[in-house]
Amino acid sequence: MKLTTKGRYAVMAMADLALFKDNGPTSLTDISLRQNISLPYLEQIFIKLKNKNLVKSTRGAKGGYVLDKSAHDIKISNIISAVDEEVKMLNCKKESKKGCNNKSTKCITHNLWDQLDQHINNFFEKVKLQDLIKKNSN
Amino acid sequence: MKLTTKGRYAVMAMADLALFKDNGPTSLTDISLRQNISLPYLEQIFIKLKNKNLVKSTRGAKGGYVLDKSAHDIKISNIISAVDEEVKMLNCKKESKKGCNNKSTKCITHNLWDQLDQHINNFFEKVKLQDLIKKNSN
DNA sequence: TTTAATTCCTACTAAAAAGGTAGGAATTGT
DNA sequence: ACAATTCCTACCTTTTTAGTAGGAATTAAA
Repeated sequence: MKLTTKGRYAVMAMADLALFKDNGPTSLTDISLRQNISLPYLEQIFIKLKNKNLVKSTRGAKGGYVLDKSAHDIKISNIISAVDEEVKMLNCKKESKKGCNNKSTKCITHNLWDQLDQHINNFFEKVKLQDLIKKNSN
Repeated sequence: MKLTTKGRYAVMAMADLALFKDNGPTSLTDISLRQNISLPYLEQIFIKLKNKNLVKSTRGAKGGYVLDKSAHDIKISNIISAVDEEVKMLNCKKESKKGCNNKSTKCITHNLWDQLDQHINNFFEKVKLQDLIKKNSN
């Protein structure tokens, strides 16, 4: 499964953005300090978030990033998949012609990983960015 | 989260063992050929499975491994945790005293990863080895 | 009693991924 | 003009993954 600090950092940074959205564009420097993430690493992450239209940028002094949609409309799965290729346990091929371990038609555990994948993706589909900042006080 | 080929291989090998349990001890050579996993790698995995009392070994010619319990009584979570330290997304500290990113008391996304962890662990708790070999024909 | 098949054990290693750093160009408010 | 920012490309260091190598100990069978 693809789910590393890059995905975690992306979710944290987006949550930070949502929390401070009333102050105009938020600079990565601010996020870096508040969330304790290296600035150049954040930059790479935000390029990807921008490419997927999750954030908008304004350059130059007083510039920064803002959410491109309401926090209600951003699913965690959107964020994760923007930065960490894919949430996927399975490295068996999807094609029905070829088998999983290039031997049998389908490896014994194929369905197991398939189901787990669905579980995880489901989880991330249901949670919105807004849910995170509401629950922050828990 | 800790879930790599080592965990996948372990589950596959245990399922293989369950499928062929009536033929006496199964050698790793057989499993290696059937499941397409390197033999020395399997050996390392089985040392761990044995330490956790999931399999029993008999040495020498005609030796091999057998399940130490019925396939009904072995949970996937048992297998995964035997070889892949732990299923855990969170690297925030559990201690309530210290914060997650050594700044705030708890990082914004703390609860999210905590819940995901529970989801995954739950999933692996519910599935038994026996379920895999029943569903193999799907 | 030799031999072949096996588990058991320790150490090493190659490749990939994770998690960055370095350096600078382009843009823009003050 | 200049300082703060995004944007961009390339590199790098560390850790983890996924093995390999080499052999010792054990045991069934010839």
